[in-house]
Order: sequence, then C-alpha cells, then structure tokens
Amino acid sequence: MARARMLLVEDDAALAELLVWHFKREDFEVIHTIDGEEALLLAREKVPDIVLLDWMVEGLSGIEVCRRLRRSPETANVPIIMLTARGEEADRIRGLETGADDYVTKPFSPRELVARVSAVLRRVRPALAGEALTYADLEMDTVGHKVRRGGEVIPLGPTEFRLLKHFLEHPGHVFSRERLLDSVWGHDSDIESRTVDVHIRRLRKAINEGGRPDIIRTVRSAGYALDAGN
Amino acid sequence: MARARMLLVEDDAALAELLVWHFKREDFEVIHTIDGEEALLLAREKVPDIVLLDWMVEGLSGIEVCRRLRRSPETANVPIIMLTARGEEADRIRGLETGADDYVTKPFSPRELVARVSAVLRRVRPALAGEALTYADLEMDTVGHKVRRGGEVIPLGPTEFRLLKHFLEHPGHVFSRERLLDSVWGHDSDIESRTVDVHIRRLRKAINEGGRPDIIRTVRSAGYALDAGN
DNA sequence: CAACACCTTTCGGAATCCCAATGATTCGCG
DNA sequence: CGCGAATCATTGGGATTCCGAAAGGTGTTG
Repeated sequence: MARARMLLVEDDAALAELLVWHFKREDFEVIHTIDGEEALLLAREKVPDIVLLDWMVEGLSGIEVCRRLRRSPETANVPIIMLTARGEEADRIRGLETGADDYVTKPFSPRELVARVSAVLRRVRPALAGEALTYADLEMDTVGHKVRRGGEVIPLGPTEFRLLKHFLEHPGHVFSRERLLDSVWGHDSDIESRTVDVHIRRLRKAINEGGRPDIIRTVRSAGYALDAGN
Repeated sequence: MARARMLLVEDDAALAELLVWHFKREDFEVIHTIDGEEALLLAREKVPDIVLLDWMVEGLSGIEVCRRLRRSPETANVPIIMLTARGEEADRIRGLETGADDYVTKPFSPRELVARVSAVLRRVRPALAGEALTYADLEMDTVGHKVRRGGEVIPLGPTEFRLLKHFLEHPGHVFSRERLLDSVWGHDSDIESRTVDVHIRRLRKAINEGGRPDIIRTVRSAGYALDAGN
C-alpha cells in the first residue's frame, strides 16, 4: 500500500507528469487533476494526505482552492504546498498567509520538492513520514498506538502490541522465548516461557483475522520470527 | 505575554538585529545567540516555540545544532527553520532531511520570513499563531475560549478546555496519564493519575452530547488520544 | 455563609494476563 | 515407514491490572 495519498493540481501537463513519476517512485498514491473545481470534489471524496497546488489552474485560482479546502472541516488540516511561477515576494507572502504550509517557486527540482513534502508530512502525520513501522501489508503507528493490516485497523492488547512492535523492529529475526521475555516483558519478569506461546497465538489470531496469510513463523526449538514467507 | 518564544542563532550582527526588530514587532519573545553550543544550552533551559538557525555559526555547524536538538526529547518537536547563504540544491535537501521544517536562502525579506515562521507555527502550534484549532467537526477558538462541534457551542470547564487543547495540538498522538499531568496540569503537580480519567470522562460527555461519535480513544495501559476512527 | 462549580479520591466491574493441562504436530531413529 | 520423544498450539479458569462511574472534598463567588 502507498505511503501517502497526494492530490496534485497542476495544469502544465509536462510538469505534472514529471511530478507524478517522482512521487510514485517515492511510493505515493498520486491523484492528478488540472481543474480547481474538480480538485475540491476529489479532496472531499477521498481526503488526501497532502495537496500540491499550482497557483494558476483551470476553474478556480489556486489561492481560492486553498481557502476552500481550509474552510471545510474534513480537509482543514490537510497540508498544502503551493507551486508557482510567480516569484514575487508579495505573492509568496499572500500564499503563506492564505494557509499554505510551504510555497515553492518554479523552476524547482523534483528532488527538492520531495524533500519539502517529506518535511511537511513529517510534521503533520509522522506515521506517513517513516515514523511508522511496516512489514509487508502490516503497518504500526507507534505514536498513535495503532496497527493496520491492508488498511484495516486491528485491535491489539498491550502485550500483543509490544510483542508485534518488537518483531517489526527486527523483521525476520528469530527470537527465543527467553529473549522475548527479556525484551518485551522486561529483564526481571519471572514469567513462564510457555506464556509467550499464548501471546503469540493471540497476536496471530488478531493479525490473521479473515483468512490472511500467517506472517509469524514458528522455528522449532528456536523461537518465533516475523516472516512473510518467500 | 509574548505570542511565542523564538531562539535565533545567527552570527551576522546586522541581520540578527534586523530580525529581532521584526519579530519583536510581531510580538515574539526573541532570544538571540551567535554560538551553536550556547544555543543548545538555551534551548534546553527554556524550550523555545521555534528556532531560526543559521547554517554557519560559531561553535557548531547549524546542521549539527539541528541534529542535536532533534535528538534531545525535550526539543525534538521544536520546529526549526534554517537560514543560509548556501543556495545549492544539495544543501537545501540536506537541511530538510536533517529535520528542518523549512529552509530559507539569503537574501530573503524579513516579511517573507515572518510569513514562513507563521506558516510553520500555524501547523505545529496553531494556538500560537492565533489560529483556530480543528479536528474533524471540532473547532476551538483559543483566543475566545470557545469550543464548537458541528457549529454548536460546547461548554467546558478550564481543565477540560486545556486538556482538549492539548489533544488538538497533537491529534492522533497517544498520551499517558503522566504526560498529560505534565503538559496540562503542570510539571510540579502531585496529583493522582486517576484524576485524568475523570476529566477525560467529562470531556467525552461534553463533546459527545447528543449521541455524537466519540473521538477520544482509550488505549489500555498506554493512555488517551484524539482519534476519529479510520 | 450558602450555593456553586470544579477538582480529586474511592470503588466496582471489565478487560487483560498468566498458568496449567490437554491435544496436535514435528523430528529423530531404528 | 512407524513409533516414541520432544516441542508447539490451544483452551479455560483464576488472578491481576486497569478503566470508568459515582461519591466526596476544596475553593470561590455573590
């Protein structure tokens, strides 16, 4: 699954294509439109994680799109980066004061834009900027204490959460029950090592809900590991 | 009281004076130093709301200061804007990837810098930028001490108000009772952590009035978070 | 000084955890 | 291949921890 959903509003076809290519390579899901009105509809339909907005687009001016996005509750907190050929200071200030999070003037390099997008996302949705732990179709938001598989939220008890976190921090690595008790429970817990089995089972049950493939591998006489197969 | 506390790390005396003047006019409390080492000490002593950091300063390089600020838990989330004469793309990208929130190349106009600072603050600490805080259909007017949900005004006690404000400033983030006591009550309050539960309950009761969906999530053994689901 | 609003502590109930016993699977070896 | 031994999976119940609702306390205001 994509790292983040981006709405790109840009009427210069060549530039748009270039940006789409770059951000897709960065594992973004990019939705592109050239029209301001349509942008608002698209944003409402499926709220994006970030918006790149050209100052001059069809339909509505970029600044008006920005203002309307900010006014609507669902999209009020979506970060917006303005793209423009107008390098005038007054325009830049106006853009920022309208509610844009950043303002980039053409010509710019795609790599710098990627860096700026990352900087904004890091701030707004840390889970989207690499703060999240992922493995295969599993993702864990450590800050929000949330786990998803294939986009669906998975409820976990505290111990299962810590257990999965430990696995996600060392994917593929096999851990003995004793080491898991050390790392996940704490150095001084006098818990039966068989108890680990129980929590492994619960974790499996939770993340394999609905017939998904098991991604926890049992290594006989050694322990357990996170492993999607192959 | 000042709107926000700024730490300015800049060794060009003329530029520093200019910036101090501009930001004081914008009602910032500006603390100025020309030295990287001292900047770190000052930042730890009284955590600023935003840092302006010149790339080349005495003592340590700006980029090193940035990295160390990020590494220290108290200052890890303070927004940083890099100022520099080095306009090279590689430098800009490097600055952003180090954890800077924005990167401004000299020469720049003070007015634009003010606008960029405001844009970053609006994002990170909206309350400091005089902005309304919003999340889903909730909105808080920090200046007028008013909270609405779906347009309807919700009456809140002082503690519930501060609590909600803290959540709105860090949406999605799970906070332990201890951290909430620190952030919302104050560092030196020796209050039972159970008390937090009660205020959470009241907050819930108030904002969910009339059968609205609960947007405060309880994370067992971890704390609470503002979370609209999905 | 009484009424009010707000804050804190207490206590019952529910979610979660740990353990032990039983059943299932895998491995080693003749 | 087949049998025994070892390891793992599963289940249910008792103990524990943790959360939520009501009662009790404190300060403030008119």
